[in-house]
This record gives sequence, C-alpha cells and structure tokens, in this order.
Amino acid sequence: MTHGGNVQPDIDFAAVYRFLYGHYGPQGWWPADSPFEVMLGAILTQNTAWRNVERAIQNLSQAGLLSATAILTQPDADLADMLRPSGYFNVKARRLKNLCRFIHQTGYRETFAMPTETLRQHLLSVNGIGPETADDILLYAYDRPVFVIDAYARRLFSRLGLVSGNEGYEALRRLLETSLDATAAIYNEYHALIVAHAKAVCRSKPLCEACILCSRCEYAKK
DNA sequence: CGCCAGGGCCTCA
DNA sequence: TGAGGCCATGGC
Repeated sequence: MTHGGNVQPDIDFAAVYRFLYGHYGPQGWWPADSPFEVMLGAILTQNTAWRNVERAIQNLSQAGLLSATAILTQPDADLADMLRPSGYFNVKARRLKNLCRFIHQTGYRETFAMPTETLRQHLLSVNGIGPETADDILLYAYDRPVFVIDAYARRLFSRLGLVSGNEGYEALRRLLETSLDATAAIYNEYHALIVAHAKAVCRSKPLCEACILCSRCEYAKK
C-alpha cells in the first residue's frame, strides 16, 4: 500500500518541484535581511499573513530591536505593542523573548556550529517554537537541508493525491526528505515555490483552471 | 459580514 | 495522541 489510495498518483514530489520552478522561477527566500530577522519572522508568521508580519518587523527595526539582547531588555508591554499588527501579540512577545533567551544563553555564534539535530531539539524546547517554526529557522536562518511542512504543503500535496493530509508532521517531513534527498538550496526554493503557488492558485478555494498541475491533480479531476 | 492567513500551547478525555 | 479552545490583527 502506498498513500492510502489504490491508484498511483500522476506525479511525484520531484516533478512537482520542476513544474513549479519552471513556472514561477527562483523565489530567493526568505524575505529578511539577516538570519536573526528570519527567526523573528518565523515566529511572527505563525498562522498569520506575511504582510502583517512585515509591519511588526518594521516596528522592531525602527526601535532598534533586531538583536536578542535588545529584545530581552524591552518591557513585555512595549514589545507586545510593536507586534500588534501581526496578531496574537501578547503570545508572540513571549515567544520572541523565549527564543532570544535561548540565543543569548547559548551564544548566537555557537548556535551556528551545532549539528542540525541538536539545534532542532534546542529550538523545539523553546516554548512557542513548534516543528514548522523550528524547520523554518533551520532552513532559512541556518541553511540546513530540511523540508518545511506547512499548511500550504499539506494542502497542495493532499490535493495532488501524494499524501492523505492527516499524517503527523515528522512523518510528512521524513517522506519528503527521503523522496527528494536534496540540498538546502533546493528545499529553500521548494518551500518558497509552494507558498507562491498556494497563494496564487492552490488557495483555500482553488483556481484549478489557472493551475499548471491540474491535469495531474486528483482534486481537479473531481 | 465571514473567512482566511507560511502554528503552537494547554487542557481534558 | 487527538480533538477542541484559545490567542488577534488585517485583507478580501
């Protein structure tokens, strides 16, 4: 048995990448100016539209708060106020500080020397960093070869018929990483391409008539 | 107006 | 371990 269905999908993970890359071109992610800013954005974008995150990061930048020590010395209420545009601002203020506490205690430089699995466990132990946020950080801040599973990836792959969609996070990540066995540069582009495609076409209400994958998609056939 | 947006934690079976 | 409630703003 493969992925819960008795019919072989018309496409595989590598082909999806080729189609998306051929259509959308290189994405050049993550949209940030430094690894630390990537980490902040990874937390701030949790269940939140990126344009709202940009405003919050802009607030932090203007206040000179793009470092762990600067954020840690900021009063909770003031920090939360700057995060207001990104939503869940009280929760996210706490989560940013939790991340900064880890960075500060471990040493920013030292985190870059950690093996990927060690670093992932450290990140996951930070309250407010779950599997997706940890992998966003590993891939886009630390340039480690991990496949990020987010709501967009689940939606796209399940519509294509490549996964059922209710697999656990780690199961899906292993499936993608063993299927692709790729470099950080490829995983970087792949995730960014999925986001581009999910925003433009494979939306909550999909625009299947505009989709380059529709002829190979289980969802579009129904 | 309701739905959605690059989740994760806590609680309670 | 899994479902449900909660966190909150802004765009469409």
